[in-house]
Amino acid sequence: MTTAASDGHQLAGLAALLADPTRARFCLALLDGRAWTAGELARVAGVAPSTTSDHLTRLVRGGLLVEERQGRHRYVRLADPAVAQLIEDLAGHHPPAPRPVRSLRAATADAALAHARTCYDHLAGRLGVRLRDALLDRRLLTDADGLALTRTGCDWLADLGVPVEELRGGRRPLLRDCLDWTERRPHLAGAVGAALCRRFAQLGWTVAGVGRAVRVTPAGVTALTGLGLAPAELTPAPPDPGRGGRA
Amino acid sequence: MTTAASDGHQLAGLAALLADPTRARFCLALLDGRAWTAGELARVAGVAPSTTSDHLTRLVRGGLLVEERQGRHRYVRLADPAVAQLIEDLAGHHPPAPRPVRSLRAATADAALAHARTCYDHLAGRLGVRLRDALLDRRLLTDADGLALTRTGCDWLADLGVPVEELRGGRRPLLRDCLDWTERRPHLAGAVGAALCRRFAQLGWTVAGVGRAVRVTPAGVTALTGLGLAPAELTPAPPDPGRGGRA
DNA sequence: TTGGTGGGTCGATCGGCATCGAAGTGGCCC
DNA sequence: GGGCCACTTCGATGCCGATCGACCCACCAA
Repeated sequence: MTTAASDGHQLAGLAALLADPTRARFCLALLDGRAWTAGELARVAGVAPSTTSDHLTRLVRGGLLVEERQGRHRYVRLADPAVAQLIEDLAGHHPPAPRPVRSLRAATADAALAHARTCYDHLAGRLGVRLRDALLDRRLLTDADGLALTRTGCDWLADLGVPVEELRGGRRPLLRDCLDWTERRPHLAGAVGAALCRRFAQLGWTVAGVGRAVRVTPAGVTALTGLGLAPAELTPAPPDPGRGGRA
Repeated sequence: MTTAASDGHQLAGLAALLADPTRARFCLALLDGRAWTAGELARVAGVAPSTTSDHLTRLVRGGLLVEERQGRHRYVRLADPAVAQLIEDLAGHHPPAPRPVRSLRAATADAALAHARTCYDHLAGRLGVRLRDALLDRRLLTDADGLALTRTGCDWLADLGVPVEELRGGRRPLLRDCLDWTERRPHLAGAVGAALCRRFAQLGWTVAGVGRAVRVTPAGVTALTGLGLAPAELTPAPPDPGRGGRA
């Protein structure tokens, strides 16, 4: 009756890998695109090293992670952008529950992340969303018949030093919308999104902050203001002083 | 240390819904886009009605399914196209294991599904993949800077009786690639993919076969051959006579 | 060689959950 | 109204997996 293709074991097996809170935390941490050691992941997830080892073995066997041994360290990272997209999609599917404010420290960190961060290998947060808006406003992008680069958009990328031609033809889509957790609106992913993120860092427009957070440098403010982003969108908002205040 | 956004419970909770083989089978069955009764799902999954009831309640509470009660029947369907895409992506992520041939009956059914079927609300299988290829060959579509309709593509759709303008501006992307399980290459999804599937059926070019299978009518053969598809691609291949034969 | 550190393996424990049958509820039809 | 049917609720059962501590192994630096 049931065909192999509709047998749910494959799907269930893959989903089961992400169905554990600890493994899910690992994957979300790895969404920053870097390789983490087993010990680092154990600490962020708050579990014993032995537990971590078991989870990582599973995730690697399941193809979600790839590992690289260096001396006594075990580095793991997401297997490829497709896996990152899968996790983004799953994580973005449900609205984040209204989060209780815990401390000034945490609130400051949250504000920095909400402002600008990396999402696997591209820019996210308010910065990422506004960047996409600006590119559309300037007609460097169009989403009339699906997201696409315009002629002037290609020229702009070339001027910036992004080799657009090399990005074409890969298995990865050139442009992709990725739903932003904090903004609830799309930011720019895909090969171009990743290339822009790299290039901004190379040009010294952005620098890495704490964790996945990203800060815009003075040079970046100048450049991005020229693109049409408001200066106020380029610095983190002060931390929310608390819930009970005025609505 | 960890922020609310990086707490894995949301992600894990969603994944857990799909991490059970029975629930996964339900979701794969529901990928045909129709509403199924609880009893039908119980039969395809091979579990007791009481078990089914529990699973469905969970899936509805989790937002993956929506239900509609009609008399003594409980109809469920996928909540929206975003859920369908999520399940497609998860299911398509892993290569289907080489499947053992079970019987002539099953092999025939498999061949029919491999030939042409619906995938949620658009065409899949060899037919779906070749259709996308043909549209690209004819320059009705382009994927130079992301998948997009060309001017002639818009005209062709209008001639066909597909109201392209009404499809724009929805929350659903106009065009989207969806990895085909059997062909391992993309077929056409998104609003246009769904509209084409509906329109083909309205025009009498396709009719529903067993389950999710789709058959191309003589009128459909004429029309699609005109688009550049080979006649041999429009009929199911004979069932694979077995494994051990010549490679 | 010796100690320290990062990591893996093993066994035990424990909670959660998928499953079923039996009994109950409510709609539908004759 | 009587009977059937689709579905739900409720325990009981059994299994799988997440976790930890204890121990072991590999690597690195004095």
